[in-house]
Amino acid sequence: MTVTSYVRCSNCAVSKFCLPHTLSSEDIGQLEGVVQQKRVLHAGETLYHTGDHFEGLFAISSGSFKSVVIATNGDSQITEFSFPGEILGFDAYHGKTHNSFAEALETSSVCFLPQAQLDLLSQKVPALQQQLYNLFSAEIQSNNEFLLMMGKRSAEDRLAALLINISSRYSQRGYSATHFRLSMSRTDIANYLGLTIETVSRLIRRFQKEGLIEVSQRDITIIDLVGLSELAGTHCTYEEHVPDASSGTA
Amino acid sequence: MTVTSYVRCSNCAVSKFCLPHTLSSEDIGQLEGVVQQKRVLHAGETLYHTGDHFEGLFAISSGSFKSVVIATNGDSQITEFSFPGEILGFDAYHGKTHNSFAEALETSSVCFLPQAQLDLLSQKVPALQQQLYNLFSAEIQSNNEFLLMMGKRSAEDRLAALLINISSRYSQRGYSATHFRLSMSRTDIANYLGLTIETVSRLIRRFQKEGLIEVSQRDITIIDLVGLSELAGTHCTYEEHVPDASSGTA
DNA sequence: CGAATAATTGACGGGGTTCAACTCCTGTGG
DNA sequence: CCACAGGAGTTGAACCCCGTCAATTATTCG
Repeated sequence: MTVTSYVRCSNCAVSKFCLPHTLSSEDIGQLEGVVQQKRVLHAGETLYHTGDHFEGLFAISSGSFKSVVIATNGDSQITEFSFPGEILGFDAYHGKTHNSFAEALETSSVCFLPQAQLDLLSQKVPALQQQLYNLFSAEIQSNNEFLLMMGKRSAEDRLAALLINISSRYSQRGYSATHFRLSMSRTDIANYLGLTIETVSRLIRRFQKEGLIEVSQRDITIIDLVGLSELAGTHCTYEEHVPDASSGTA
Repeated sequence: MTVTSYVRCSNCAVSKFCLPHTLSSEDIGQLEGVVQQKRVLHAGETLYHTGDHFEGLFAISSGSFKSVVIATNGDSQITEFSFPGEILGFDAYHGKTHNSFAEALETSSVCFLPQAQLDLLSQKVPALQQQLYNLFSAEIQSNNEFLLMMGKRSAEDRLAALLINISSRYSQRGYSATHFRLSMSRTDIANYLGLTIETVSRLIRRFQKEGLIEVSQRDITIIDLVGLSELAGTHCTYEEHVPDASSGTA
């Protein structure tokens, strides 16, 4: 676990998805005084465990994570996959104890935002308080949309929606929307979507047969972005232009 | 729609579930200056619609609500049922537009908390800022637990968990934990749990046959609280003592 | 290379949906 | 008071998506 003491939000590639997004450069300067360290985790290492005392939030600067809640009977549910610029730990602000754990899916690095100092600073800087409210709120909103998926959509729809969601998040961060490497296992995908590995495996196969995607292990190439989006039923937000619908399937 | 201009949080029966909970009486005094009006809605009336501009939060002072998100293909998902003391509108803080709608399930009243004034006050009063963070966070946490249910538990478990959840919330508010009247229809319950009406109806019947509950229309009497809790798999939080397990089913 | 884990594929069964008919409430108007 | 309409809820029968169980293949790692 490597520690670097200096953090410069102003230089960070993903600051526009992160806390600094709506802040002035002056405010960012103050925030940089609060962000204490950058930590590197390797695949499988956990950022915090269930039951850990809540000390502050983590901002992902590279890599990806899964957040997992565990039921009293032992079974677990991945509640979200997180990418650079996104914040981990919001669910623990209340209660002061983490009720989920966060695990790195690949080599990843995070910035640590101590709660006490963050609270103090957000008391002084309205824009920061606002941005914290915004991020909290966005988390609730995306959670609601996910609930809709889990409650109403078929296995096929859910997998399509996940692929489109990941694609769009990579795209927003400047990577290809149509070719990427999944950082999570089939098991993780199945757990997240409330399905079994077998079902996920069969669906991936079917998507290939139908010419929607090309798959080699965890490498995904989306062939028919429009077709997949229609299955997903979500209007994804891509940075660049949305491909025209002329080649869309029925 | 009736409007009363004076709101006294200090006298409110549900303040301990609401924003004032952790505030000093002095801070509550300031909060009362922000809470502008009390509105009464009848069953079926909506507090806000999808797409409405976000103006502020609503605190439920009596009655109950459902929050509903709508997919682009038209189908909808109830994301939560809300009771007195709970806050509505958190999901819209980000984006400034409601992406869900809230509908009264029975005659209900709400207090309105204008965002602009709430932001200003929370900037001055640390305890209020903290409490807002807490409520945001609690919302995310309960959302995560609900996701676990939707992803991993059977129809039977989900219905049991809902009944236990409602029972415990009534109990916390000083009502009977074992006898209450559901304010939501079977259709609402089914939608919330990601099931069909028929399944819910059959399960209710089965619970009756098994001696877990007694049902007459929307009147519920829980006969075997322990047995139902075991099905639900959740450790519910009751105000008073938890009934001893000696009469529990296997 | 061999063990262990991850992923695929097939056969089968069941929990829950779908479709359909029926009953029960509730309100309304003659 | 009753008739009637209409929504809400119940019940039954058939189907099917997806989970379960099991065997096989691929991949990673010591």
